[in-house]
Amino acid sequence: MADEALSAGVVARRLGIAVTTLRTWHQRYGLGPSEHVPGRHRRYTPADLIRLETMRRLTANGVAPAEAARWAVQAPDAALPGPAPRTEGRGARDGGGGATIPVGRSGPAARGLARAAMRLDSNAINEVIDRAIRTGGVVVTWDTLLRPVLAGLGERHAATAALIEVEHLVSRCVSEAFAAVVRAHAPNGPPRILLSCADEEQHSLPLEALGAALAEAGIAHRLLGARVPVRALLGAVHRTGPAAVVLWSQTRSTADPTQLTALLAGPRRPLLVFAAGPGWRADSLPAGVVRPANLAEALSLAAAVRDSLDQSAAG
Amino acid sequence: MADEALSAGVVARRLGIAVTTLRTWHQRYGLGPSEHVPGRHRRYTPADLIRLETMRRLTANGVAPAEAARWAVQAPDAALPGPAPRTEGRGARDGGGGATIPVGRSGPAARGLARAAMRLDSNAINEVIDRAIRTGGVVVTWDTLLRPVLAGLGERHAATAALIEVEHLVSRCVSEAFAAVVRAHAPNGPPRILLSCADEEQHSLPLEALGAALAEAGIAHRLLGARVPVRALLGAVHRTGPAAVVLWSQTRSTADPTQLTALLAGPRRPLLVFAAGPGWRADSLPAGVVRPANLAEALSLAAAVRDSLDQSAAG
DNA sequence: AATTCGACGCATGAATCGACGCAACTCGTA
DNA sequence: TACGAGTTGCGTCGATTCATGCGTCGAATT
Repeated sequence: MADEALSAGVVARRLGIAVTTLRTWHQRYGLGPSEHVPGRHRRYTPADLIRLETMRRLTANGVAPAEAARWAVQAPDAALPGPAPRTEGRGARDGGGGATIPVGRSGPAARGLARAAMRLDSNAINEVIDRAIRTGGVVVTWDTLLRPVLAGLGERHAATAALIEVEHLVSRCVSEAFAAVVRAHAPNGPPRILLSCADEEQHSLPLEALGAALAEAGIAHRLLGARVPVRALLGAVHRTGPAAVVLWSQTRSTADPTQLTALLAGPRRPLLVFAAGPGWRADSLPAGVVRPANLAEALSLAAAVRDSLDQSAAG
Repeated sequence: MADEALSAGVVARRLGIAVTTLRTWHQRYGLGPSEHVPGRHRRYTPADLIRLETMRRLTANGVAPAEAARWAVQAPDAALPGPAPRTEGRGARDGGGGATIPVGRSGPAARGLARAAMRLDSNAINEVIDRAIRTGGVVVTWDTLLRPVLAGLGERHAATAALIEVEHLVSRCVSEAFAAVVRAHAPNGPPRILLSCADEEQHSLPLEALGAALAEAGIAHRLLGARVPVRALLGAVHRTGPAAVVLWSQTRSTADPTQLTALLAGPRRPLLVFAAGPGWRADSLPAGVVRPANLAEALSLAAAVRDSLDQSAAG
């Protein structure tokens, strides 16, 4: 019983791919059981499994399947290539197939992330995200990796009414990755920036990205969750007295300018109010509200707030 | 002491299978009398009988014989999908009830956590939670610290329609803490346990607690998020073929037994299906569903699943 | 004398095989 | 911007291979 003879189905399930894909990999790339008589069932040895795991890991990191297979065949235990798989000018075609997530030309990492997500492989997802954040930082990772994948996922999900579980899993992984960033970077000083979703707004990931970026920049913040009613927001502002408030609205339906007005009119009025997110309409914003265009801009604006506070606090 | 040595024929008749099948099970799966000299007659002890009964029950429920045998050999007395799930001692717990559970006498840590939550001080919240998990483990922390606080918070929030932001913040912190636990403990082996919320169910924190506890015990798992439609759940099961599925339902309205039935009837039927959470009603569960009473029980059951199936080579 | 043993073989249903094709994605080119 | 070419994962179909429960047979056990 020590000689495990794993069947195709078992292996496929373990890798999170379809049985047919296993067969395809075998006949297209030669990536199959070391001993296999045509017509007979395939029996995967542990060594074969390792090879397949390598294949999985490489594709999860954005390597084109054909290349990954070539690699896996001759160097089963190979680690990942260089620090950042910068693919530029390479002619290696890499398309997607089957039920995938469209990521466009967002780089190999996005493709790998999409692939790992389709397999519900949270470990691979975490690995990709962590690596990206470690090498490129939060802002770049958000703009070039996470947002494209999440957008593609949402689009596909809206169209197909499927992949909901994939979307949730990825969201959770992203959220966790950002949380890890916040935890890793020690928060110095009291949080003077409050991040909050608009009322009824349930997408909090962009705010979490901003939070992680702030933490990365050494700026402490406070992040309320999704669906924050106006009353709760005002209460939080009143009790914590933040210098700046960022209010996120993903869709137009949650972008009620009244919330912003209430913020500006309430007691302990924050120095600065940001209306972030694509939901807000520029022409309907009350005066005194800043509308950052993207994550980087929001980050720099927030940093400016922090700096100005430091100066004023010097007295 | 009444160590009845049952003969093969008697055992076969009692189990309702052929004598030859008994012999086959012995030589094919090693599922036979603990002591047996080749050529001599087999004598089955009560312990052996229990093992065989397990085997029969599992196969009767559609589990593949080879896997069932593996389970029966090393986890003979584990709780199993029985025809009449009469395991129920009345609601000794249930977090979604109506009992008044303010933080009350849940220990000083709970009080401190509640205070930090009121201040929206995520750093302090994290600190308290992390310390608790580090000293007492996930299960204890959940039962004695987090659940009381969350329950009290939810109750007050339901009554006052306020403190929503506090609840969200605490939830996020708890979620992050669990995620950190999962990340810290390296996942060994492929995840064979799938955790998922029932359709429409939006409380995923208890499942995350289970996931963290599993990770703490070195058991890999896969956690889908909240609000998983039945179709998505079935798709995930089909694609990943988990050994066990835990379906969480917090309130009665989300506890549709149809979901469980679909799980058991679908292709790639999981070996074990758990109906977890206070939403489920014991008398409405389909046969073959296990209903763990609390986090600790769910953990031990899941651990049993892992043990019975884990003999794979480490990657 | 009644069972049981070990070995062999058979019938059947599940799993897999090989081949084919589809759909979706990316990229180069017009 | 649109369109064709190349990739790739996976669903489907008829045939085949495997796994599994059990019957049969001569010899041994109880």
